[in-house]
Amino acid sequence: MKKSKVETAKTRRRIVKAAADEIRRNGIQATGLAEVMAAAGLTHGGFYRHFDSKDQLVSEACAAAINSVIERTWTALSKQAKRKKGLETIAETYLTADHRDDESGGCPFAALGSELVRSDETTREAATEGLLKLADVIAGQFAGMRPDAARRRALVTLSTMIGALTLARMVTDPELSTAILRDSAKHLAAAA
Amino acid sequence: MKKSKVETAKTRRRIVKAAADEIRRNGIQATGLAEVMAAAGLTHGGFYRHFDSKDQLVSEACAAAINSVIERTWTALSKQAKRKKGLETIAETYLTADHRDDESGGCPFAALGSELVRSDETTREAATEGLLKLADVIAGQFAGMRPDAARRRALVTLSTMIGALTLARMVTDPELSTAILRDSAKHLAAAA
DNA sequence: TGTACATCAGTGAACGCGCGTTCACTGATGTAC
DNA sequence: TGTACATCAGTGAACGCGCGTTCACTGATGTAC
Repeated sequence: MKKSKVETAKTRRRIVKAAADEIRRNGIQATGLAEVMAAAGLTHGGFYRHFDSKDQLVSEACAAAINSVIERTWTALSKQAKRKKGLETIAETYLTADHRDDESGGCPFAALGSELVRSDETTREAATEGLLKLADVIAGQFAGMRPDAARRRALVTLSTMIGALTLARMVTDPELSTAILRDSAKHLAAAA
Repeated sequence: MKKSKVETAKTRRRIVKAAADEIRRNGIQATGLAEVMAAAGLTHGGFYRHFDSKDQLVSEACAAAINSVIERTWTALSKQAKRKKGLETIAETYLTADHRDDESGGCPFAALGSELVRSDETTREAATEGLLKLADVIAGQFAGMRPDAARRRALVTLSTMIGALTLARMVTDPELSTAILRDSAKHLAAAA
């Protein structure tokens, strides 16, 4: 059953992708390795041919999820209407019902926030690095600000977006949920 | 070993308080009932004399934790310097290193955010109710705004505070962590 | 280029372990008379 | 008020179950000659 190196690398990426989806859907602790492997079309026994531990997989999955959020942010910016400001586009893309209801594909900081706080050092480092990369993308939209001021402002903006998306998902009242998204997006757009 | 009604009620409250502390420290899933009962000075076998399930305890512990955050907010407001605005006091009290480093006593929305999203209906309802109560306290500080506008604004403010505290705890770089707290507090105070 | 052998990705069963929950038991409290 | 009995808070052992991890095995691939 040995596979070629290319095939093995593909399988590994498939596992990381499946893990990124499953942990965003169910949370880190509630996601089992057997579940991830099944989602990747494998049985759980082969897991340790690719990773040393669940923690290692989680840190890679987390990094992958952040990268895909960053890519999606770039895509949204590249498609934006001429009149719009970048920050408006970002906030309105992030704070949508679609993003809120995307259980497996959205922002991992919102999906996993309080679990990441208690994750191991490697995962938290991956999260920190990813957060700064995402902050830099947003900082680039604060034209005319000094770079360090723009980054600080971007981190505050990210706090609002991540907090709002988390609360919008937590709340049981659908109207309250959409209100949190809408009002936060408006607030961020107005401040731009 | 039967206890008096008063004693039983005291014990029950002690378990809820212990649970509120433990789940904020370790997260909901990672907190075991045996651990909670031990923290309350009991053995785990007696748990089901007081609660139907872990879920029931979690929802009560969550509600209790939110109430204590609301009380602490009132206390901070009552002690504030005359010159300060209420929102400034709230933001600066919430976004401190002390609150960030308080593993068992702080805001449950920040400590449990992404786990609350996946909690059962009863817990999410308790969280929703608590969020609105907390929002009303903050809304009261937006003097001269129409009540519904103040509440909307309060929810955006809460999003920023909860998001910032979560990120400050997640990040591995201590300077970045304090920067997130400081800049978010400044931003909220300036907007007041 | 062909062949013999080592490698190792993937399978499926098994392992400990900790968890939520249950249960028989104890003995102090509440209640009926 | 006193007494006999039912109640039930709390204990400690046990239960199933699912999890992360390990392992013997298979057989296709890579490599040495």
